[in-house]
Amino acid sequence: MPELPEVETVRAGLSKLIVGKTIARVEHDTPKSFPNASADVKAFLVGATIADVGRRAKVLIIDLGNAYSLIIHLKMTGQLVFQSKTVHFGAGHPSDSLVNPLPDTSTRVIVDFTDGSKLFFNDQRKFGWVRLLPTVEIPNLDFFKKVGPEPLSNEFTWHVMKQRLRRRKNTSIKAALLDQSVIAGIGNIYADESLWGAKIHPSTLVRDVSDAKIKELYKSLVAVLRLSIAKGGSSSHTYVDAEGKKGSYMSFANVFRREGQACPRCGTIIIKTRIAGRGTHVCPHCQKLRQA
DNA sequence: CACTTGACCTGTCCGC
DNA sequence: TGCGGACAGGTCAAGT
Repeated sequence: MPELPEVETVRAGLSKLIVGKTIARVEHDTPKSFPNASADVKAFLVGATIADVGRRAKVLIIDLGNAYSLIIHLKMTGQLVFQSKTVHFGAGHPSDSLVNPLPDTSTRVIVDFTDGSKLFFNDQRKFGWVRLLPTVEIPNLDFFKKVGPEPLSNEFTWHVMKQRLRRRKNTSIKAALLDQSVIAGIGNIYADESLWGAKIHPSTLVRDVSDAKIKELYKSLVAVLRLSIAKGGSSSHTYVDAEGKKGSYMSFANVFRREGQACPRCGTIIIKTRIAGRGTHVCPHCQKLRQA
């Protein structure tokens, strides 16, 4: 699913598309996708005007301007797609391929706005969710209490990254990067990409990664996240932005899903293995297990 | 406590 | 073409 760059791309898109719109109606299918969507809760939604669309880690926060917020986690296959009232093209229209008809079988929640536009929360695997909460309670959620710093914030220096990573000792650097309580927003793609950039093998124990290597990893991570946001994130078949469009970062990826291809740096064939319970992509020449 | 593994779901792809 | 199993960009609970 979407990691920080993808969620940030969705946030930026939604911010332009739905801020100022007023909710007319909310529907949902499975309770799992909207666990606290009682009639009472929905009453806080109808009539609310979207004030802001924010993000923390991989979580979207839609501020309803009435002291309540919708918080949304896309998990692996979630999408938030906005459609204006006038989207319907005839058969064979050149834009047809960009606009999938919604709702479809993966649609879990539909928000209707008073101007006829709609926001669809789609999620094939039903891991994702939408919840309504008083805005002041958001920081009290367990996840937000534990989550680490935003890697693109000014406060996130390489010293901060070093301190956070050093909290974990006997685990692999990849597992530490994926741990949201260490640093927020990193997932499988950007863990692999940033480790390749810093020439660190993902299995290396954190205690065996030198400070100098952590500094390289910091630079690599920040660069990769910024590049991906600039490209609209990466896309699998399930990821799209708020307008239903795919991102282009994957064509800039160096190792992720490039097993069997040549490493862009040294030409060695990239391999795929399993580390920290996740599919992991490595250049066996650039990323040696025992390094200073 | 630190760390790893399995479960949550559905769809797709790959080998027999 | 059908079927079984592994796997998919995340996170928790339960296990060692």
